Amino acid sequence: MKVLVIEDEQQVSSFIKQGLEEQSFAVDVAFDGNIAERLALSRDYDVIVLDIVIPGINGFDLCRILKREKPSTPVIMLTTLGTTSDKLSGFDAGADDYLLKPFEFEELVARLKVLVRRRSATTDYGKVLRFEDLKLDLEKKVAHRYDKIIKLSAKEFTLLEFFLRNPQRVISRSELAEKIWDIKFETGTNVVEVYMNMLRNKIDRDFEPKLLQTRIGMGYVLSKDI
Amino acid sequence: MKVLVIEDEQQVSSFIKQGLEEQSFAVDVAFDGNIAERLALSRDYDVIVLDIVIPGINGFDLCRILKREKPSTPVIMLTTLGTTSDKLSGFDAGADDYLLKPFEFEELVARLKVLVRRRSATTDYGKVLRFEDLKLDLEKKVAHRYDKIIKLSAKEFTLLEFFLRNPQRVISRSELAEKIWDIKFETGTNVVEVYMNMLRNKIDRDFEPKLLQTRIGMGYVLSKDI
DNA sequence: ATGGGTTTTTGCGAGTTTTCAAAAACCTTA
DNA sequence: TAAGGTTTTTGAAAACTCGCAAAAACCCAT
Repeated sequence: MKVLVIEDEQQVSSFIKQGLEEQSFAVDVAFDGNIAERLALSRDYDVIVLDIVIPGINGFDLCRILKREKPSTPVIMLTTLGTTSDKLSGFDAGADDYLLKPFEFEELVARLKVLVRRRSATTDYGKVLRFEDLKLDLEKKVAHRYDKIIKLSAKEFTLLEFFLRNPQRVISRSELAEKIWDIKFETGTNVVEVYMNMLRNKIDRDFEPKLLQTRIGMGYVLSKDI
Repeated sequence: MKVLVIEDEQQVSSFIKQGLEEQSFAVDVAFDGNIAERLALSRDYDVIVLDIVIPGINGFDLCRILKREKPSTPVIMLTTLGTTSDKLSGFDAGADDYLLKPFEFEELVARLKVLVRRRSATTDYGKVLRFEDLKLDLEKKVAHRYDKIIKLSAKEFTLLEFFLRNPQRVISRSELAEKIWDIKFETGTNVVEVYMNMLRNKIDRDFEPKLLQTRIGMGYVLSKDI
């Protein structure tokens, strides 16, 4: 869960950052409006926490910009001003929620979660297969490992999907040849080996633990170790 | 815009009802939990205002029920209790916002509007589908990108609409052929490619980022990158 | 019927993916 | 540790997929 905190008061921002990280949010902090704008537009945050009073640009204006460029990223406004009219202009600028300083940290977290929950309810994640930290998104047709996006070719995808649907089971070359390549009888081919190699390069090469194991004389398994 | 107000204090409920009606909301009021439940489940409200302390059933429990039955109808909680932990249990029960009594009427209206706006941004309430800076006006039958108006032919329109209703999902040629052209079995045609090409010329050619991606061997996706 | 726009077909070049085949690396057992 | 069998890696050829332009067919309003 990625959060961008836009706040110039060191004390407040580090308080928030630390607290959110303990809740295992990934937090970026921006101290002024221009940096914030660049960050917000170049990356995809799940939610943005925005103080109204920041250097560089007015918080309301920044909010408007963010909402124009990324309407689906929720913004929660933060401020010391507290009259209703201030809240209203925050909402007018497109903010999704509003929090008055000083606030209780738990309330911030609760409101963040509501905003994120709301969004992910609509995005409605398609089917995803998992094994350890490896994920395969069947709709987007991409794999993830440690949040790194891994593109796969069609055959690689089919092969990996098969393994993810048969975790911990040793699968023989001939079964793979049959199920993935539709090779019904023994030809002299080594496609399976070649593709296992390509898959490993994408999925295991740069990561630990290795997930695709060889069982000599038997086949391959999707498994952590031995 | 239909609002259900669940509140047993006559004074408060009629204050809200009158105020909201002046803002041209259509307001129903329920004085106890059971009536509220029946009303809420039998009609479609745009937003529900729910007092925690009501006769008949606990407000938190009612909130949970409402959220289970109609998860997309936003609920805003109202209460005199004001500690953070109360707010948290409200959010846990699935509330989308929280307001402490006594509140300023303008703030209630502002928060209601935000909740409704948020929903209509996600539900295909209005007649506009969006993805990034691409918009498709279902009534005027035109697309926009960076405020440039793009005219589409009927087939192009249908095709783009399908993508906008399935963002981030890789869609195979055969699915497109079936859903858009009603081609049920494999003919040797390449209409899909040709139309993707035409769509791209209108929608992606002169803009960044490109939104229509090819996944060789799999299909096409409406997506920013990768 | 004519003409403008839309939809579909045709066909080929460009770029990727997939396969093949041979060499290198690796295991296992004697 | 040497030999034989397995597995991995590599590079290049073959097969395939996709993009694109242009032409043909179609549709509809005039």
